[in-house]
Amino acid sequence: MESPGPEIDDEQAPPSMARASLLRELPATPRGLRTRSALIAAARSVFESRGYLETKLSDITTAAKCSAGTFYTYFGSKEEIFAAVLVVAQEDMMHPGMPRMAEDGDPASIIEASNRAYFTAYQRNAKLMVLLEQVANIDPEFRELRRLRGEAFIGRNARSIENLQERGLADRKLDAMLASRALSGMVSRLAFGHFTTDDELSLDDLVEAATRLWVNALRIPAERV
Amino acid sequence: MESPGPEIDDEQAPPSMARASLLRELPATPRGLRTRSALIAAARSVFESRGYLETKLSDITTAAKCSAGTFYTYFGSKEEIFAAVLVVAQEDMMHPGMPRMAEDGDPASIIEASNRAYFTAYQRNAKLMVLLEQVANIDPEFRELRRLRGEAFIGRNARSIENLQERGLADRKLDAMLASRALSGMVSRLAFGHFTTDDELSLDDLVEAATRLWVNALRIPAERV
Amino acid sequence: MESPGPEIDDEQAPPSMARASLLRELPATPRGLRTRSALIAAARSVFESRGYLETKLSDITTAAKCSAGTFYTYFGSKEEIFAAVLVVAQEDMMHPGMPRMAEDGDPASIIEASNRAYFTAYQRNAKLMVLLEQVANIDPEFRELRRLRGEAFIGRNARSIENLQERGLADRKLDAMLASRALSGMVSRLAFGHFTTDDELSLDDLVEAATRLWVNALRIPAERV
Amino acid sequence: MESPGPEIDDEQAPPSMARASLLRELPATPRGLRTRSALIAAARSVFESRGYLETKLSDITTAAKCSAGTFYTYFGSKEEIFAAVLVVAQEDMMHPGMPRMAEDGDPASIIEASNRAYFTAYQRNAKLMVLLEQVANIDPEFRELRRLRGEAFIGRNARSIENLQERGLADRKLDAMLASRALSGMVSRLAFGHFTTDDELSLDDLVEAATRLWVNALRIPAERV
DNA sequence: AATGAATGAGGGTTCATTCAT
DNA sequence: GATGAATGAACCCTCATTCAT
Repeated sequence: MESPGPEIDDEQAPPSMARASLLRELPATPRGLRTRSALIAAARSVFESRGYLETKLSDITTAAKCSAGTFYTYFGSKEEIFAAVLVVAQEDMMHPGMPRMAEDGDPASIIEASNRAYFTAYQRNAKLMVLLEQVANIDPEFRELRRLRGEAFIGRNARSIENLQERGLADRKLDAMLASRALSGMVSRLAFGHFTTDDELSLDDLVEAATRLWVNALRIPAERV
Repeated sequence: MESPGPEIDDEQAPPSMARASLLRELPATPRGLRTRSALIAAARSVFESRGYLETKLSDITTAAKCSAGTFYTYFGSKEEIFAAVLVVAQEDMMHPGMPRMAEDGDPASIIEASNRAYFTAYQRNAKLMVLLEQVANIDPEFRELRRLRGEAFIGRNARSIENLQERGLADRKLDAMLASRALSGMVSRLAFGHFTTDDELSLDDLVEAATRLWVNALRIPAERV
Repeated sequence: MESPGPEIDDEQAPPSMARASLLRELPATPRGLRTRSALIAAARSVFESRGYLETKLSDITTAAKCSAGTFYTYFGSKEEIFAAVLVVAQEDMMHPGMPRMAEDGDPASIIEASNRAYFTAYQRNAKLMVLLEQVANIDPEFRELRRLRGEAFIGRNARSIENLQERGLADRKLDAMLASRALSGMVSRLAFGHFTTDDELSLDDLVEAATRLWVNALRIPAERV
Repeated sequence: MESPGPEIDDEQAPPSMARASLLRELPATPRGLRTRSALIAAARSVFESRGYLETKLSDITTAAKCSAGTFYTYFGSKEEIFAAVLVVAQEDMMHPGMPRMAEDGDPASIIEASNRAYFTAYQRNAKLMVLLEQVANIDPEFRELRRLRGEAFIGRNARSIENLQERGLADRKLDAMLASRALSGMVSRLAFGHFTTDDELSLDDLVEAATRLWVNALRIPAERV
């Protein structure tokens, strides 16, 4: 459950996220790379279906069709392979393939596009997000990871809000950072709830509501036609 | 991380929350009652300091100064005693000692008072909330519990929003339920973040920002003097 | 292979030897004490027949007819139970049941009696001594233990040599401590060798030779008749 | 901890010592020879710093900068390479570069020179001796090796003692073999203790003490001037 | 000759749960 | 009611050894 909002994209995030798993260097041979990948794919699949805690290393090696020992050739623990799963997933998470919005466009449209991108990316990785939520509440290292991811989003959204405030397009009584924290959290939470429960709402409805609340909250004036 | 917002108080919640632990009836003797209480108090303390997963039953019995066998006289498992801990804590959680607001007061003031009450109650039970968050992401039974608690808040806030809409005091383009879900989540998230990290903000700042965003988001008109 | 020699008996040794295993307190119930004793007895037996390294914890629990878990109720590791085995054995090791020699007897007779007592005690615990030798060369904690035991013997023998020197009954050109170290080592080594290999010598021959060498080495004058 | 004493040098030892590792013939190519040597050097270094048991084959191959598979081209096991390490080291151990003593010299001088040579050789290989001690207490094959080395020393010293007895220069009441066993053990033990602990004694002191005790023990008469 | 990935038997360890006292 | 010893399934992890490349 990281913090979302307008202007999702982040070239700086990967390093911070990758940290945890870059400890081991990649295997030297193609064969090794294949095995490693198989393990990561198997791990993701097992994690997603069983949950993090319920997953035994033997579940992963069985799914990857390799022995227990092989696991330790590439990873030192369940945490380590989970970090690797996240690293592999993160590119997609952070670069949701959204066409970059014109910066000078109508603020409400930008916000809407950002929210849509966020929800869409979330959807593609919903199970993983739930997992991250689980693990972040268990393991301090991943708690920090979640925090950093959130801060990245919040920071960017805060700058965007500040920008609107400077242009007289947003409520100047709001503290940009705090507002960003609140609204980013709102959207992130909406997404988590939506993909976590059997929600009958459409994505469009969600995006629309989130956007309207966001726009209202900042007191962004309606587009003058 | 349940959903908060205006009008916090709930007479219906206890039954649903209690379910899990009402399986066993209370001990007949005073001595038994004392032991049971000691176990619950010990459990809360240990859970809060070690976390749910790290807590071994032996940690609890040690802290409660009783034997392993005695634990099973009163509880069947870690989940069961955790539920009991929540039951004991919930009265305070749900009745944050807030003087009931005049229903006909200024909407912004009501919202502010509600938010303040929410943050205050959260503060008193912050560690437990973090625990619940942890456990809810692990155990489906507690996930359901969290959901129910959230729904209670969200439902009440939704009714409040609807009421404002009917009176022409809130943006009618918003779906009341969805808006409540979003804004309640926003506040709940803010609280979780605040008490979870080393936040330098004052509670007053938090309450003010949350209130302003909530009021703005609903497009509640400024008080006419 | 500790250092031996005349005047074997030691009221101070147990504390130092016990250290390693007094970490855990003894079980509260008779049943617990019985189980603990059974484990120690089983451990000694298995250690002696399989050797320290080859002994698996499961060998011990099997021999003691208890489960793996029970082992950990009393001991935290193989080292810990080995220390306990030594503690149980040490009383016999240190108090070889030797009738205390008249201090004013003929020096050569005292030395002979001491040596005989040493060899006899060694014989009763030969397998354990071999084990200690094995473990001391593996684990620094037991290396230290062996050293301390040796120092106790050497110290006492050194005092005895000094006493003889002062009475003009031993070569004054010898450094008492160094001589004690050498001669105690000589006897200890002889014992180790004797009980370790298939030695055809009789104990009497050993005692006689050790004594003669010891007496000669110190230049103790022959008894005047 | 082999048995030492006067008259150290031994043309017969190598065959017996080498046995264990002569199983494999040397590699045919120069490259192979180099790799093999690198492995042996690496093994000695790792054994000495980590100890025998703690040394993993991978430690050795890493230190030798070769792969796990390569190890098996030259050695079949840890024991085998340890034997090879000993073979490489033994020449120095057995031929301590001592100028051969005149056989007809003063007995005490010969003994002193021998002891000095022994301690000096021990010093150069102290770590290896400690290792051998460790391994001999673990592995029967190396126990036998240690015994054979010891017997060689003891045998020679026994012959020397016999010779002195025949010439009326040593106590005839002593069994030459037993006395040699005892005194050789004494010196070996002294050396082990000295290089194993932080001993403040000088080598000279050690040599002098050992010699004086040895001479006294045999009742070798003082040099007539 | 060298590589390094893959193997898997085998051991240690934990801890919720039971039950005789 | 209380005790605490006993249980044993379940899982993690290591590392010597093999083998295809």
